[in-house]
Amino acid sequence: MTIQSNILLIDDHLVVRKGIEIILNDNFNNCTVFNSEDYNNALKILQTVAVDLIILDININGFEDIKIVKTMKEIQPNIKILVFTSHQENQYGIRYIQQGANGFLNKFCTEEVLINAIKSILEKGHYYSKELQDKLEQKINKKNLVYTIDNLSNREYEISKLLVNGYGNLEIANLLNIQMSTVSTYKNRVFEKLNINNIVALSEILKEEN
Amino acid sequence: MTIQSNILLIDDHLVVRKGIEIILNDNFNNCTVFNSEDYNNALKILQTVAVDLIILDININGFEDIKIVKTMKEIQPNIKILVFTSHQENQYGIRYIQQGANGFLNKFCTEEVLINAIKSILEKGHYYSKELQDKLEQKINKKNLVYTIDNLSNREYEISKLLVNGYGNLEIANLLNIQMSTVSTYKNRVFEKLNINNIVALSEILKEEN
DNA sequence: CACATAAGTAGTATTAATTCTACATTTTTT
DNA sequence: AAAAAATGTAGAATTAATACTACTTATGTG
Repeated sequence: MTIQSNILLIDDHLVVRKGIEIILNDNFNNCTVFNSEDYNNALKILQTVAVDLIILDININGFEDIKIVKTMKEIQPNIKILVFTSHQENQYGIRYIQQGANGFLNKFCTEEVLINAIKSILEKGHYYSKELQDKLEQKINKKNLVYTIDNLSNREYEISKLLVNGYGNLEIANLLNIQMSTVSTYKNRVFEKLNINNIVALSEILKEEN
Repeated sequence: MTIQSNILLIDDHLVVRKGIEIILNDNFNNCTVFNSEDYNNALKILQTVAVDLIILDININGFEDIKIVKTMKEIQPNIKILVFTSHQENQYGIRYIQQGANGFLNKFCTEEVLINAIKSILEKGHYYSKELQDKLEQKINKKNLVYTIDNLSNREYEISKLLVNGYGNLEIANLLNIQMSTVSTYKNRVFEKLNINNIVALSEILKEEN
């Protein structure tokens, strides 16, 4: 980092902010660090200070607001955003990138990876991990694979609802007068469409979309 | 802290370890900080260094081992353990205290609260938040005859959490090195205790108690 | 319209989950 | 301290769920 940079840390855990800060101070000698434990305060800071990079935790006090990326870019269009979270990226990464984030990094990363990501974003404008790049390519080639219940057929949806209500495959088969293996086929298709692999996840998706 | 203390940090996120370390260094001038990103390494450290206090994250790489507290106390019986986690304490706190932990603190805490907790443990031997104290009292009075997770044994609880995380019986059996039929037995007992009959309901109960 | 893809459905073989019984340890209660 | 209840654990037999393949009937698209 040759020029002076302003970096804004947003994380609800003090210890995480402190940890990132010390890593920044150890590795960059031309940066000023701001920090915020929530989005509101972060937005205020953005309105008064020109920030180069935001290191953003996407789960503040148990809530996630995917639109925060857009909101921030509206205030400062040229700002770079590195999503830094303890979620696995394959579950969330793409969505944030699509919203305008410039990189996605897991908190399990090493110090080296963190500073590389930061350098990459400040210099090249983005940081994509190998996995994320693969996903992005897939996405481009395969049009729109957004995982929502909108992609479920009526029958798939019907069966999904029975599943999250605690019915077993056999019970569902009897209720609907179809074979259990048929139920199983639906279950698999639903899981594939939603990119999940268990019923608890399904129940969460169905609840969300209410 | 008037005398020299050795403090061991256990957390899978580098940034958290760094953050705690800087807070310790800023506030105590007589402590040596060790740290580990997993339990195995932590146990090794415990076998070679006399540690006064452990600051323990209880969810390492997605897994939780409630018995780690006991295991550590077996190696160094006089060691103090502060459980420091991003989980809400009412869900987990009591359980860890019962296993021998000396305090429970949420990562959302302020710097002041953190250092108070540490001081309290080092000086008085324990740190209980108001909520935790209330819970402990309730527990003693045994007004606890409803269907709640408090009635689950440690093992039952452990398995419940794996279940709601989408693991199958067989996977759990392998993870814990027990038979699948044993997992099934637990599952049944948990369902009976909670008066439910499926995993989605279980997931709701576990979440509710946040 | 033709061709590709999605939707609805099963059969069979395999694998996973459950049931039911049982037993040794802990823990709690009386 | 003895008795009772709760915990942690399996084996075997049974039942349920899944994988994989496949076929028919929509539905959508160039």
